[in-house]
Amino acid sequence: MTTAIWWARRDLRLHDNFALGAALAHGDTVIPVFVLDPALLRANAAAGKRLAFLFGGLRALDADLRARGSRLIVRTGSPGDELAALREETGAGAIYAEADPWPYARERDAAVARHLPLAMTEGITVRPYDAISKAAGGPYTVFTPYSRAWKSLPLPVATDLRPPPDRLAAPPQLGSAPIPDGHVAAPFPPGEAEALRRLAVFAEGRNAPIAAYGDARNWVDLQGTSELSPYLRFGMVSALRASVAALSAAGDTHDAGARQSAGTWLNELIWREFYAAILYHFPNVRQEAFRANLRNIPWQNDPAGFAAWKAGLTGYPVVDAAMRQLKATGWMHNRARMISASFLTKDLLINWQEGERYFMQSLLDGDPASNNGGWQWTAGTGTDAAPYFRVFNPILQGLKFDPKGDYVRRWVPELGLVPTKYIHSPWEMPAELQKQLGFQIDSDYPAPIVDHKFARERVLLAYRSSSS
DNA sequence: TTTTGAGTTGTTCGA
DNA sequence: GTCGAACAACTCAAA
Repeated sequence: MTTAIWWARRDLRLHDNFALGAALAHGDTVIPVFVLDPALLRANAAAGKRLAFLFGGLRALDADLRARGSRLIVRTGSPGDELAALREETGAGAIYAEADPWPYARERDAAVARHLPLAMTEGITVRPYDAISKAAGGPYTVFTPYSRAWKSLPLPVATDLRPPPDRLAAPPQLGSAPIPDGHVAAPFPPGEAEALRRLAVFAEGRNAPIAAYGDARNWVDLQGTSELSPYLRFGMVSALRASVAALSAAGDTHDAGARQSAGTWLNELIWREFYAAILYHFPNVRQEAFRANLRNIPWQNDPAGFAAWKAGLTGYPVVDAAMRQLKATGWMHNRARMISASFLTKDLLINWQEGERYFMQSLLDGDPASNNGGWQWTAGTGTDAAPYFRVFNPILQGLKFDPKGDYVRRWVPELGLVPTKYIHSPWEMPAELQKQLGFQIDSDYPAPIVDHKFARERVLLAYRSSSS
């Protein structure tokens, strides 16, 4: 009788799990394990919401396994030591895990593999990180040709494992640490069942939201996006299943708009894979701008501005709504991410790396590859970056994508009584009107901490003079 | 090797 | 109010 270990990390699901599948193919019995790595817990101590989401996901996975007569073995310690001990205890002949592009994970896995029979599989992304190369060789650094190559390959076969109970082992003598507690943000209940439910609601059926995604995704006051990012982050739904859902939504309709919408959502999934591949091939993006000629931008040292940005007190309502949504829920609408990131880098001229770090602390879906890619894109320092003169105007963005001010009023309640005409520029309210409403700019809500017109000139000059 | 076309998400200005 | 051009030049990918 052979035994294999399934080492779960950020693939907390039973469907389409390539590591679990490989373990089942190797062993008569498979032992599911998650290792709580104190080094990682320490490094993420400030990211309490995401840790709580992870712990909730572990509890959900454990419950799903128990429903199949098994359970999740949880160990606390360095992964190398804990897996070695578990191998001793079980006589397992192999360990399987899904490969992660993050440099920390790659080093950790390489170290484990030096002493233990660890085999890596794909699965976190649909395409393995080095699977897509230019015709002349080497990784793509521009999204569009990458996405064309991505789409030209056949999809791997989905492997809904739902392993039969007798194949998953749970020897009662195996010790397991308790899963830590944590307060999970209400809008995002963790777990595979919830992830699959959300995917079905978003992408399945005639009038599913995916059919309107192309436009609806831009409005911050609507629920036009899938809100699946935390689930994709921890693999509670597989990227493969999401991609299949997008492709079948596109194929199931003759409505050109609906088809295009589904294609747009698929592109978002491919962006995730693109940035995973970028981090894999260019790990230096963690420390510096991808573009060498934009590594000398004269960023401002502005602790007060940074604090105001984090607190949602910049005086620009849509930026403040975004930052407060993040703080309250651990999630932020995609367009709001662009608006708030543009404000930090372009209006406050604060280094994108500071924003990247704060987002990593705050986001349930915080992922080293996507977060870095998004910030470098906004800052204009990344692969395939926005041209540097593309500076978001926080007033215009508010008017366009939150025209009635619903998003602002929801997250910035002190602006609740401000008329829609002034909701994105409350400092322009006549004194008379302010008095009438019992609202005073600067005391009830800050005046803009920086003038956008001035800031725009400043950042254009800074980029122009520092690029070479 | 050289050439060619293209590149997520915007804003402002002037006609 | 609407519309198109300018914003800047560079790099990438493929023929």
